[in-house]
Amino acid sequence: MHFNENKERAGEAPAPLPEPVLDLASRLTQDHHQALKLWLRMLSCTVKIENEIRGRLRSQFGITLPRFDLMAQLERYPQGLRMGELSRRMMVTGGNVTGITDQLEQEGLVQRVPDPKDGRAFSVMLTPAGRKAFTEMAEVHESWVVELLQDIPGDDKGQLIELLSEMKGHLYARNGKDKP
Amino acid sequence: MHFNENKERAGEAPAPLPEPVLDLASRLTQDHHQALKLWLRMLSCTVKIENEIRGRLRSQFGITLPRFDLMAQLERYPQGLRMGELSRRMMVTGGNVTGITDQLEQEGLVQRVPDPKDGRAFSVMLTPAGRKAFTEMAEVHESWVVELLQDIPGDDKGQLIELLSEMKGHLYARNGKDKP
DNA sequence: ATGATTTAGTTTAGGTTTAAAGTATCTGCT
DNA sequence: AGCAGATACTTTAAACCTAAACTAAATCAT
Repeated sequence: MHFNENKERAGEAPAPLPEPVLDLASRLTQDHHQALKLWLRMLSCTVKIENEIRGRLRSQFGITLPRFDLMAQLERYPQGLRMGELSRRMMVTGGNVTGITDQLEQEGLVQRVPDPKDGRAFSVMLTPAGRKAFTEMAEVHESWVVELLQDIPGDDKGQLIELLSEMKGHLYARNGKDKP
Repeated sequence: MHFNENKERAGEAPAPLPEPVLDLASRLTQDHHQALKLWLRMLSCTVKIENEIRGRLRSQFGITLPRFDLMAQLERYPQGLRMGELSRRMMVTGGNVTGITDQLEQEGLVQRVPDPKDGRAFSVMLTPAGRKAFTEMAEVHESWVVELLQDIPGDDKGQLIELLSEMKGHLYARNGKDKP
């Protein structure tokens, strides 16, 4: 009954009259299957694209996806982001960000700058070398995404954006600990 | 210019006449932004849901998401699945499946049964204990997914399923190494 | 001011994950 | 038969990732 994307409902109990409207139980079951199906379909698309991009980043630029992702977050903020901000935006734990930042810092692509106002915190920012490296990668990366999604008609892309934005809003409204 | 979901185009070069249709360059730029935006939006929804489910599986059942996922694949195939099949379905590397299967086998939830026809291969299947444990978890898991997506109108869910199926088809048609 | 609590970040232990190399078996070809 | 290549799976090294415990600094409430 689970993780099954290709199953149809089997014959139900016979109705006394021809009934175009499903009974409550059937509708619930259908809703459940619909939610699960949606989730699994989205997951498989996401993983597929992620794997493709991971491989290309590795083979073409020798960088990992999480490192690229961290740099991408930083690129928009020349003044830098705090570790906690990075963690929230990347949707990973703080410990994880510490590790990735360590690596990138060792490679000279980012730097930690102590916050003068707060002795515990610092801003992480791209170094000039990091910015240069990222800019070159980002353009190619974007073209990969465009390529991977090019078979989807523009209107459908637009619809998907809209529907996923709606989903995102609901997800964050529901248990809105960490904002988008 | 990258990973920026909230940016609009700035003023362009002045056109000689009022022009409702965008020029080629603008349309390209827009397409690029559209594809990237779609990808990032889908990624953030997926990660959000994944994190939520991972946490609940851990706190309520003391199981990890990949282990649950492997068991979910197996549940549909009482006769078992080969390692390669699992790898393909779960969209992870073979080595990864080896590790997760080792863990689950040690916990007595799955078993490796040698394939009599092929000395290299075996079928992995749920043990009775594994089946029992999974069945209990699966129902609750499904209800979580339903809950997380319950604010999305049924029609929108249907549309999303359709559009994501289309995307999945295109993704697999494009570089169709491993089928869905 | 001083102690309790919160906050920012790190560390640790354990599990996941990949890419690449390795082992054993099978298949096809001659 | 026997060998070349393909296939099924495992191992290895390095990176990622989480949850939980930890350190240090800031804030708050007396």
